[in-house]
Amino acid sequence: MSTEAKSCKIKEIRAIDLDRYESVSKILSALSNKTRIAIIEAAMNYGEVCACEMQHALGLPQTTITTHLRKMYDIGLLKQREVWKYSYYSVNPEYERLVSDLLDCNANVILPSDIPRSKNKAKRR
Amino acid sequence: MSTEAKSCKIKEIRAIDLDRYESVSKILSALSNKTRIAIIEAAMNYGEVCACEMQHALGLPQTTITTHLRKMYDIGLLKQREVWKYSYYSVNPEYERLVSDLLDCNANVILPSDIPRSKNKAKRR
DNA sequence: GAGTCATATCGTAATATCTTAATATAACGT
DNA sequence: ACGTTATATTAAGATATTACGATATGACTC
Repeated sequence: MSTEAKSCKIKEIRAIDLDRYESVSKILSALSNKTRIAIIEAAMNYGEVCACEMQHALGLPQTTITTHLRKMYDIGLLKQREVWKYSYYSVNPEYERLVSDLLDCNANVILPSDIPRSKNKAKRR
Repeated sequence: MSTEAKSCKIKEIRAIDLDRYESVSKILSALSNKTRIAIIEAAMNYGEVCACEMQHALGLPQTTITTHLRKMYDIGLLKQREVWKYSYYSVNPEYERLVSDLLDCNANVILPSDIPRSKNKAKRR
């Protein structure tokens, strides 16, 4: 009937190199875990956190906490300061802004998890 | 020798409820994948993207693209507009700001992947 | 009605991540 | 020297995610 909307703008979008997103995806992976978000928020709020503190605050075994801290340290999200037998971790300055932006939107985020979102074109057989 | 730095501020950090971070972690999970970041960036740049366009731009099979689109749609990150046989996806307005903030930091992010970061206190046996 | 196109769902194999016990280490107090 | 404390590493099972072939649908064209 109409001449418009009969085709998508196929190939108008030029080839995208996925490797461009390697680093962001790594950072976001590190941040896509409840426990790690909790740790990183505490690190932001308190300036730095000690591994043993997070153990108490989160009620998780020591190895679990250390593993998460290590993961964030490995990709450079956290930096480490060792004093006596304690290990203090803080958010690496270069990521402070990103992290704080992310945490800010925590309150705003409302997941439409209850809203049924299945308008299947292809019905199951 | 010194009286300072002999203890961490144990238990000063009060108990943290991990469920608080359920929604953010879901959003971040949806964003922690190269392909999905590529799709969402294209959706931001072009206003909306058609599934078949992303297929061409990314050079990935149709099912792969659809699966990723569906995932982002399911958690509410993308909204869908169906015209004829085409399916256009765009970033849900409520997430536009967050997404654009995240994409902004893509350029800035430099992963210290090459820097050796193993200062193991506990050496392997 | 057969063929095509864009899209969606299912099933599954490969891969990655999470959690945690077992274990190790370094530094301290006794 | 032994016990304790804080932390780190390794290993392994459980669980989740990813990529994608096979397949189905709906709407068009011929």
